Amino acid sequence: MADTELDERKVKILNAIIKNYLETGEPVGSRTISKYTDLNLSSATIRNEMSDLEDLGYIVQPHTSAGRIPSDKGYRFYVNNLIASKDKEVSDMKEWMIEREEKMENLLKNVAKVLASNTQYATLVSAPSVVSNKLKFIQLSAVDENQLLSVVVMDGNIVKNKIIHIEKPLDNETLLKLNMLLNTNLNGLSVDQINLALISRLKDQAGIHDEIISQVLDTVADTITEDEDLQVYTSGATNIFKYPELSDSKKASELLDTFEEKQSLIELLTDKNTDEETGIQVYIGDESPISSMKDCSIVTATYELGEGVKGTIGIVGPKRMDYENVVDNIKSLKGQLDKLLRNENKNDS
Amino acid sequence: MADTELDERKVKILNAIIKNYLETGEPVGSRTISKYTDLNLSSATIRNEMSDLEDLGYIVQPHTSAGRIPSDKGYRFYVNNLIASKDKEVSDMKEWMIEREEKMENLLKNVAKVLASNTQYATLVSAPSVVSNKLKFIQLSAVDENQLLSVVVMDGNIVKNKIIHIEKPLDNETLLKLNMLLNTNLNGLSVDQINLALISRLKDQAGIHDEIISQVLDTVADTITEDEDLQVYTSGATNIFKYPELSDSKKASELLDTFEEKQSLIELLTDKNTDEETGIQVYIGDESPISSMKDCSIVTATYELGEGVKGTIGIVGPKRMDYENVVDNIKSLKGQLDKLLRNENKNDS
DNA sequence: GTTAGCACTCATTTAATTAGAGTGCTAATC
DNA sequence: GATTAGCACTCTAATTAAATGAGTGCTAAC
Repeated sequence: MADTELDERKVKILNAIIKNYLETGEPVGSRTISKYTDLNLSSATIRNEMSDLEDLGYIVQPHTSAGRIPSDKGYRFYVNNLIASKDKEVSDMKEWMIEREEKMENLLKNVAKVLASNTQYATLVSAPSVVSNKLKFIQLSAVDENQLLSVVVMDGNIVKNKIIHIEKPLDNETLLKLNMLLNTNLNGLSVDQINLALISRLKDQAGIHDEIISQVLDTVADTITEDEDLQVYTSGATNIFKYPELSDSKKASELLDTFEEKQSLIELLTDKNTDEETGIQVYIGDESPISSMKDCSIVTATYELGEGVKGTIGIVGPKRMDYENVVDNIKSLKGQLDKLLRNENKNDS
Repeated sequence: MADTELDERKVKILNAIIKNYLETGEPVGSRTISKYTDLNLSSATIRNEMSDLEDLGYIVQPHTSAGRIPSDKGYRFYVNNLIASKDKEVSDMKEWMIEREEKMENLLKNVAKVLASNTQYATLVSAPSVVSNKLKFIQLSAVDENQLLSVVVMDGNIVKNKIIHIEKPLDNETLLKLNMLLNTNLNGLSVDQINLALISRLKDQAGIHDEIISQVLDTVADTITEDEDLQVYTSGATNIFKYPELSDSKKASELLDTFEEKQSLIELLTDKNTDEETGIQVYIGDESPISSMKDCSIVTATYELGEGVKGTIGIVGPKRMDYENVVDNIKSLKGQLDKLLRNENKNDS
């Protein structure tokens, strides 16, 4: 519908205004556009068109007799065009300095860091959520008389430990039996396949050691909750000071709090109306699900580790961010990450 | 020496100036002091004394004909007095809402949070360093054909995992033998007791599987480096915006960067000229080992988990922080933490 | 040694002025 | 009918000037 609303000339002018504003951060006036574009129109004509664009809600005046700046609707129009056009041409992927790291944690921290330093915005990366992940291996071992160590390995080599306190020492044989029981019954199952029926069957078979089974399953449960809730890595939060419109102390403080309290960033990552085709989602201003980011734009992309296990990378910056560069960067990073993680996974299993 | 430098009246005036400045954050003038103290001196007399104090370097004027503010030397004098006097009276411990948490990580995060919200400054808490910790238990298990999982448990129930890739599957017997070898030789040793001689003896005995031994020892090494280098939890970094003298965007940005890059905070925690008696260390302004904190004061305390395993809690705020309250808070928190962790440790072993 | 008194300094606040960018509208032009 | 030149008008931001006031340093008197 936006197509019928704007004729070609208006589109050109609108794009010119936005591009110019992205560069300068200053309201842009009619005279600037008159020179900036190849339309060869006088400033007066541009003024008329701008007046129309304002009526249509694509641009606004910060105050009477200032230039115009894009409204959220204007940005939205620009971004939609941008993503559409980028779909056609195969954007030449930037090569990233991502090296396979020992631990995924370090890898992801590094991704956040590199992205932040490349874009000069704040970034966040969420660890792949393991909701539909499968159990690969369980091991119970006696650390000492009163303590068992339960180790759970999930697909993708996510390892979780838990120390279990016990009243009486377990003899080796029982331990072996419990290990057997756990592994034969649980290995290969995804977390949501472990239902009450299965649990009670296990406990039955464990006899007096049913309490231990409970605790092991707690460890498994931990793997979900903890990973899903908390694993968000951020970097470059202080980049927001580079953009005056975000760096007044009240706004900045709220924003930085959000980054510190990573918990709340989850909102961004669970939102599932991501563009199916590109896997990229752009929130502009009020579109953001997080209120402290009402003056920001956010670009996120979902990467896949396979089997429905997904994580997200995102950047947060001012509304006048360099969408083109950011989308490019994030798209290519997503690609690299997809590839890297799948390989890693393949090597591992 | 400071004792002979200042007579009693000067001390009273200096303390009055500092106290007043801590409260208001404004330069304090002679007239204020004349009323504020019970010395019954006219402002003119105070002026003379202040002039002396300035000559001696305890206070400075931000500009001609403004009131005085404490210099670093002035703060230092004040703080020294404060800590000395506090040593005598048993400060009544505040009760904290610290609950035993499943994981030490969560506990420490929580400590940082509570302290930040109590003091309204930025806080950091380092996990206990395990340098002199002992190995308690090692377990190698086969996850699948090409992967071993090595689990290392240290004293204090710090658990580390590592996935080890192997070329050929190991049979059960070999695995058992390796486990035996590792546990009999290493259990009970502290990390610095594992020297080259021991390592090569182990490798000898492992025969063709010496590579696996190496990797297990890597895991052990990880436990040190990673824990020592990285485990710092912070909270309330944005509190610095509450203090105008820190919140101009350049300073704030540097400071927040330091908090984000937790790595660099280590400096604060390894510095070992902590007051032996109280375990509390105060850095004022330039005394700070971290350059981005030249305009801050820092109060740290070391807590002990026993056996020389130490961690640190600290707060970072403006130079005109409420030292009294902070020292009190941190002292009591340190106490609680000491107690809590020792109990926990006792329960566990 | 203490104090009253006064001249002087300098940051902060307020007000007034100016300069400049940009618009909207009208009338002329293509 | 679309485009443009021209001009009056508006509003911000920058500049300047003046007023305010807190606080000092010094001197002379107590």
